[in-house]
Amino acid sequence: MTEEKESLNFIEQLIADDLAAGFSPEKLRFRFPPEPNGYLHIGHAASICLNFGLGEMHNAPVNLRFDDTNPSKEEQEYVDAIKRDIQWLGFQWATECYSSDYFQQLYDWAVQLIKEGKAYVDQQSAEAMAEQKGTPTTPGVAGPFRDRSVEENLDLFERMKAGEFEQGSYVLRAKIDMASSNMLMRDPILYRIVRKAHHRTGTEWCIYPMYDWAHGESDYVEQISHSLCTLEFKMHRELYDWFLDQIYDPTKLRPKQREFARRNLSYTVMSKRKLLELVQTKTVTGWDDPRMPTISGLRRRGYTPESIRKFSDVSGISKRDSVTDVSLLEFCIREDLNKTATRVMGVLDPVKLVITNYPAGKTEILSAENNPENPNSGTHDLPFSGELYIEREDFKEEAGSKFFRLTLGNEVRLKSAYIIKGESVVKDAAGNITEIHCTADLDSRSGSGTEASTRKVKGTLHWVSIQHAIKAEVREYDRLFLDEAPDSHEDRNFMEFVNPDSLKVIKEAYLEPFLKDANLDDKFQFQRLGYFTLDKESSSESLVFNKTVGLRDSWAKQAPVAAAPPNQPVKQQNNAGGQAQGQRSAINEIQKISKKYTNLSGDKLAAARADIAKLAEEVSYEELAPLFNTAAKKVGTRIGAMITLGVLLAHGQERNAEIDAFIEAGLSDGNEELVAEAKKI
RNA sequence: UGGUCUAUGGUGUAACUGGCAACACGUCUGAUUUUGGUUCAGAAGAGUCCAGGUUCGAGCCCUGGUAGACCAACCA
Repeated sequence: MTEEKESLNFIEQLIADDLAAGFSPEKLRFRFPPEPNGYLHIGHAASICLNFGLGEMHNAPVNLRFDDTNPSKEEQEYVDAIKRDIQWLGFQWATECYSSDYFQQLYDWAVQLIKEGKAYVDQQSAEAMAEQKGTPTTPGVAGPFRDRSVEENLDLFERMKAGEFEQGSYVLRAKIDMASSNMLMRDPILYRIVRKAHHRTGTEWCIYPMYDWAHGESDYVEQISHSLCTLEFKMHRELYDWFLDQIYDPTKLRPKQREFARRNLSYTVMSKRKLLELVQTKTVTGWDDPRMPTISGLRRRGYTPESIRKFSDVSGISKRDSVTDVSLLEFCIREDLNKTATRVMGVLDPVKLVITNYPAGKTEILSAENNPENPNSGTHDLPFSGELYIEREDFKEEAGSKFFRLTLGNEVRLKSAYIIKGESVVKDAAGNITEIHCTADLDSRSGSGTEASTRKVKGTLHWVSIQHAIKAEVREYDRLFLDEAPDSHEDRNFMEFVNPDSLKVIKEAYLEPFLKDANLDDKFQFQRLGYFTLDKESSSESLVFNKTVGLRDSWAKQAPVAAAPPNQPVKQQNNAGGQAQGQRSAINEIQKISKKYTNLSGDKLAAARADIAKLAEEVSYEELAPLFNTAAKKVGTRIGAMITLGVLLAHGQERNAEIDAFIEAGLSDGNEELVAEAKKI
């Protein structure tokens, strides 16, 4: 077999290049560095899988380092949750580290910087310092304390550490370059005073290092070879390197920072701040609410570690901002659960079904397959009787030929049981169906081996026996937000897009008795409905199931009227008419539409032409003229230019040699559309 | 008005030194099916942001644009 070449992502490629250039493989070392100020989410999973995946790939250690340099936001609860989530995902870190372990070393290095005249104590207000910092387009200026003597700086810094000053009164700054084009290099702060107990060091320290000062140096202490972070830290790399330069010992390994794009998921938000807001406003019940994109939320919802790792794997790593559609995540969990979940039956919206020719009071125990995907999974007992519940949605008195379910006069199979035929209905005064009466083909029992048992009928329904069914609460979840990218709107707060119907609780669902003994981590497929798992609030007296995800449903797509979910999210219109992208110039929009012009026909062609003509109103001759030179093979663009030209001429644009030449060329072109447009002029 | 980065089907990623634009999801057919699930077979969908240039040949190299993201917390 030829070896399948797995393409490497750009980080893996970078490491391969380093190795090829002579970097010793045993020096490879990675780290995952969360701040313990919130729960891990699916975006962190990408980083976890990247770092630990690299570790597995190269047999290199991966540290878990808590970036705990800001006691005002961090808590032990989060440390514990983070550890639990990483382990649950199936990864094991080499060493559990804390930035706070390095506070003394960081302090000593800071003193060294002061002695070398590379750091100074500043006592201005934050506003004053911001003022001096300038803006991205204007350079900053030096503050009044920038040239304090080394002795004075040393004294002040020591007193900061000793707790002589109030929070916010003094900071230690690096002396770099107030005119740098990189704002971060304009004398960044190294230390500030925070009067709050730290979850590990208590009140031992009252000065705390800033991220930039702590992070690279911590990587250096741990001898991390490749320090991977998200794109927003790109600008910090220059500072990261500058700090390393100050303390670097050439006999040691020098860490490298590289950046990759954050992973966004559609219909949710992914920043700890926003997730925290959802928790604090009680929009959700907690960090592990099954609607949350947190690892703990997904776990409670029924996602498996395998599915999340698969998702990270299949999503890939790159450097461009993107929003991955949830359908990919859903694919990953369905793929996993299809192979492993035990098949059972449960009725969420029951209607009573009576089998009139089944002996009254009779009960039999049938056998149900645990998982058709796995022949070794065995069977379980399934009680049957003459009075059942079926899904209300599975019956219609009369329906078209595309409806495969129960109707009056039609046959369907009850899964793992008999073939039945609808005979009549009983209704209440309001006309609602209260009972469906039918007859069974008593020879057709599944697995009985009779000829009738293998008869083919069009539909199969799930059901439960009323006298044997157990009751349970079932929670169904819809997406938390109605907008694809709720936090991408400059003028609107993401909370405005919260889906008011994201949770649907069914207080009394009827399940087959087999489910009575379900355990917390068991995964089930309620046949024809979806995948379900026990919620942590469940008890043996009152069972609670969470719906993880529905089955793919091609019927719901065909019959949107009958089966549409309550919240059909409206996908944003893809700037069809060029209106959505207000920023894009008309001529650019015309080019975009024109490009595909030759692929269109009929109505679409006419619509495209109309769009171009409309946009052309806003185009000047100066903008259009360059397009006359468009390569001959790019017919679409030439047609678009021709249409635009027609509009311009109609508005009084005078003809000239350039225009005549373009029309001339158009008339003699091989493309009929182009010729037609040229003729119109 | 600055700096840095990014741009490939609807979505997410590939394409090694310039050589037939590939994979997965999604969508649509058809077959199989005691789950309208699964599985299997197939289809549609890209002129690689735009315009030039170099080259026998450009998604990739060069020039000039455009759009988006990030950067002025005593957050990370």
